[in-house]
Amino acid sequence: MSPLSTKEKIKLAAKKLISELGYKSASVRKIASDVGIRESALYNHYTNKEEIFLDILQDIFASPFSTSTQNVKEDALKGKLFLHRFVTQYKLVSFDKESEILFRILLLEIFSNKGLRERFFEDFHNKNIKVLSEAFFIMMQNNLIRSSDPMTMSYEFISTLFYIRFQITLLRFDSISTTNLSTQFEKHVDFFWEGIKV
Amino acid sequence: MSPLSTKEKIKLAAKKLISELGYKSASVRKIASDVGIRESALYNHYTNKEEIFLDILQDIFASPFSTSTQNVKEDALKGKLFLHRFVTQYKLVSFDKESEILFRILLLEIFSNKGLRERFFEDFHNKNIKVLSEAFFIMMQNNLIRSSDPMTMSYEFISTLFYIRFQITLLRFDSISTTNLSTQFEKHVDFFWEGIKV
DNA sequence: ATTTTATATGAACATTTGTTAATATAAGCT
DNA sequence: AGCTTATATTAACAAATGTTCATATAAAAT
Repeated sequence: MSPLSTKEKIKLAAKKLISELGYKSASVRKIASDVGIRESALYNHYTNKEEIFLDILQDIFASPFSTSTQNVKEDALKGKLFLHRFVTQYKLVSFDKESEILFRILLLEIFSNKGLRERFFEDFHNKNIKVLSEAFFIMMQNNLIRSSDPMTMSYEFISTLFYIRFQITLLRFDSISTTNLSTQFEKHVDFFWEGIKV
Repeated sequence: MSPLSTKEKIKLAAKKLISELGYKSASVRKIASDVGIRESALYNHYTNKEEIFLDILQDIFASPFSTSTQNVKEDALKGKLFLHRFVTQYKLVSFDKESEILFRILLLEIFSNKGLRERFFEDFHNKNIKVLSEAFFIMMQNNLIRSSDPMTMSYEFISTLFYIRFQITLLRFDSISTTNLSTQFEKHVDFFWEGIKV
């Protein structure tokens, strides 16, 4: 691992501070101090505070899901296994330290930033709904699951994932154990599958 | 309706501003200005800014669910109707203007306030899980639904409600129509019931 | 009517904030 | 070597913040 450039250090420190205090309270001085430089030196790397935030925003939506959305058509035929894989991917992201910080920033700033709201619906919701709907549709065609509206089914499926992730994010912020919630992911797949399998 | 006292006006203005800007950005001056007084006058009613916030916090957890948690033992026997009633109550709160504002404050400040986090788990999660678990348990005993872990079932049930409410809160912040999400509540009951009914 | 009490104002305060300017220092290039 | 460029520091700024104090004003109590 190559040593971080000052700009990268700034971004890293800003991420951490914003995820703990929010954008407004994560002052330029605190960020610079964490990096080990003065506030003024920071302006050699970013033109202003907002630009640091915009840089961080890009990371939030740098999808770690890209690989899992490939062969839906084939994988969907595997029924429950498909759901299991999808959830495993979701779980992995939920427990990833970096993703956790970015998710917290998303939650913290979602009401202060319209673009954030729009991208939440697009990247966190619609994208998942699309993949899942396609999979559920195929499962229905192949009589693996009961017939129902694929969109509704997808909505039901991801809502629980979001809720678990939300709770994980809260608990980890207080360093509270999340082992219960970890198993909740598997319970979700089991319970859900029992309810839709034919 | 009796005219509001200055203290009540301050609380009201603070609620609105905090729910839109967050605690940090909702300055004492903005609050006072909205009320129509100077900042200094505000301190005749509250000793400091935090006290206003603490006053508002109490409203967040002034449960509007208290009535619905009464005759669970009887109502649970009605099966799907029980769930429908539960969701109707939840839906009512989700679309209530005052509750919407308070819920937004909860989401905005949940990472800045440990007490808020704890009470979220207690009032928004555990309390619901408890009522639902009891109901599902009774439904299982009476063979209305398939046998499963009542806690898991409850978790699955409320997670979707939370997700819908979260999305409603986001959309209404931008004055975007929520009719789709309104029907999502009913779809949830229908879909869920199909998956658990025996 | 006079005194007391509650609530308003205006001005000021000490901090904290984002940002900039002048200047020093160290690294890279010719 | 000297010159250029990148990046650091110190100092200062204007604006915004929470809060306080002396004082005015209007309502309530005697």
